[in-house]
Parts: sequence; C-alpha cells; structure tokens
Amino acid sequence: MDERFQGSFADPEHDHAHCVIGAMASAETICRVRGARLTGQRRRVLEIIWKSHVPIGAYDILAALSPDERAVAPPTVYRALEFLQAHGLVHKIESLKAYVGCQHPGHDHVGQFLICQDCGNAAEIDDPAIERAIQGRADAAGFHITEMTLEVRGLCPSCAPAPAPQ
Amino acid sequence: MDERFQGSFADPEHDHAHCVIGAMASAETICRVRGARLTGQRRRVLEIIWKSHVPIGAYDILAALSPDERAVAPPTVYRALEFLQAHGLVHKIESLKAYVGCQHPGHDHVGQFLICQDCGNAAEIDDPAIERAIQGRADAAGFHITEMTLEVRGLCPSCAPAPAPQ
DNA sequence: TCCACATTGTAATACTATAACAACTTGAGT
DNA sequence: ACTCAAGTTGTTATAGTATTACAATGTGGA
Repeated sequence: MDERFQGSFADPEHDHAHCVIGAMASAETICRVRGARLTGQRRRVLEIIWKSHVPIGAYDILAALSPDERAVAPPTVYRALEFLQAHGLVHKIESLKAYVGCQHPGHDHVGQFLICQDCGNAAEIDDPAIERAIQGRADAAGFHITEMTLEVRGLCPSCAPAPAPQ
Repeated sequence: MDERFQGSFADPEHDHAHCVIGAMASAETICRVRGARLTGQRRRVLEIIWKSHVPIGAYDILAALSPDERAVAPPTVYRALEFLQAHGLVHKIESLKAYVGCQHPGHDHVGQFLICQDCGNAAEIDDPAIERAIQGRADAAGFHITEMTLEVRGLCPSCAPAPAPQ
C-alpha cells in the first residue's frame, strides 16, 4: 500500500505502518459498503496478517491471537480467513499453505504473486497481460475460467545474487 | 499423450491406454538416460497416477498401493512422489493437494494447468506466451524466477454449461 | 566378498483443515 | 424495551496431509 516499491516488491525499508493503515482503512470501507461485518476477531486476524508482507500460516495466526492463556481454537481462525478471503481482503498462497493481505482490495482481480524464497515476502502483481495470455489459452482450449492462482517463486530484488542497482 | 484432445483437454473418449503406455515409456527412457532408478514402487505409483487425468491425492495413491492386508505407509508414497516430481514425471496441483502425470516429460517446463471443477480432469498447457508474459512482469519487478505454478479452475469443454458443438 | 550407498519398512508425530453442535451477539421489526 | 431470526463465536473432536527418525534391506561397484 506504500508507494516505494521496486516494481511491485516492497522495499525492505518502506514504511510498513503505512501499508497497515491503508489496508485496514480499505477493509473498513469495503465491508461497510457491502454490509459485511468486520468484527473484532476478523479485524484482529487481518491485522496479524498485515504485520508483514510475508504470508503467514493459519496456526501462526492462531498463536498470535492467543497471547495469554485465553486460547483460541482453529475454527475461529479459519472462519475469519474464510470471511476475509470471500471479501477479497486476503489471499491464500496455496504452495505455502499461508495467507497474505490483498494489496488491491476492492478491485475485481485474480491472485498473482511473486514469492521470494529467501526473505519470504510476497508481491501481488495482478498483471492484465498475464491474465490475457491465460484467457487466450483457455479460450483456445474451450475452457471456461472461474478462478485462477499464479504463484511464482524465486528471488526478489533485495535477495537476488547480483544486487540490484539503486 | 493421445492426439485426440480438444485444445489441450483430453477427449472423454480418448484411448487412455495410449496415454499410459506413452507415459511409462517416457519415464523409462528419461530415468535410463539420467541414471535414475525407476524402481517397482516408483513405477507402481506412476501407474496409479496415470490411471486418469484427474489429479489424485497421496492417500488415495496409498490406498491403491495397498489392495490386500499388506499395507504401505505414507512415507513410501511421499518418497516416490518426491522422486517422480524431481524427474519431471509428475506435477503437484497445490490447490487440490493432488498429483497428476506430466504430459510433456523430459521437456524443461513449468506447471500450467487447466482444472475442471466438474469432472476433475486437469490439462497441462505450458504455454510459452503465458510464460513470456510472466517473465516480462518478473523482469520489470527485478525478480529472478526459479519456479512457478499456474492453476486455472473452471469448466472444461465437455462440462461447460453451453455444450460444445460436435 | 565386502563395502558404500540408495531404497524401503516402520512407528510415531507434526501440521493443516473441517464437522458438528452449543452458546452468545446483533440488529430489525414490533 | 421485547422478541425473534440470523449471524457470529466457542468448544470438542476428528479428518486429512505430510514429515521425522531410525531400522532393515537391496544394489552395484571395487
């Protein structure tokens, strides 16, 4: 949600608080418009996910939700995730079994991600050219698309072997 | 591996024995060339996966491997899958937690799939145009790709709402 | 034959996700 | 304010997916 991205990857020194504030504000707005209830639990889960751009597992969210003895059970987390995904606020990265905040909530889009194998950060790309290419191939095959996931693994600019020029 | 595909989707009435024979022969050749050992277990697992174009779960493979009392344990299956994936003979469909035979073994390629939500069949596309589009976006972001998965869900020609013309 | 290495067997366990039902909020309509 | 209906959360148990660790066996080369 911050402007200082390298391409679409988060600059390691970006002001992440900015991302969080923007994401939470968007979530509020989207839910209000839709008449969906962004309850305390759901808000807390979304905040935990937005702690960083590194996708987080459901059970890590669970642990973050239960700081004291007052433990929370798995269904609580999975329900919140279901809600957040349904409203396009969160994406699941299948290959990591982990969840990450949507960087373009509200827009109608598919999940396309670049995922760094070193630092773990995930960048959402949602490139229309990629989508067109996929759509073209699907059309040729007579396939009717309802949903897609693209997960590209590799090294982000900050972790690349030959460091990117400034 | 049969020619009678609609685009890249398997015709429901294609001669699947043909696919199996071709896949097993390719596997033999590839392993021989590489000096990899396609043992009995690995061959059996590969055959089970090639029973159809529908991705199959690890525990379903396990069940198919243990017809009698002589049960087989999970690591046996996962080890075989690891080997088969390492040699490009099998792909994992992350979003289904299931495995499917590679339709172009030996070629250096990524995993791109169209997956029918109705019949469950998966078609491997490996479209260079899609790959180029993704590569272009990655380059723009300064991202160095090592691996990718594209999983497109929807309806195949045979299951599409408006039935395909003959 | 003997050894080193790869493969498989075996038992236990970790991790991810869901089912089923009870309790409790919340807000609209009265 | 009261009541009902719907939605949300709590709770317990369990299903489904995957890995660790170590023992046993097989395989091919020196």
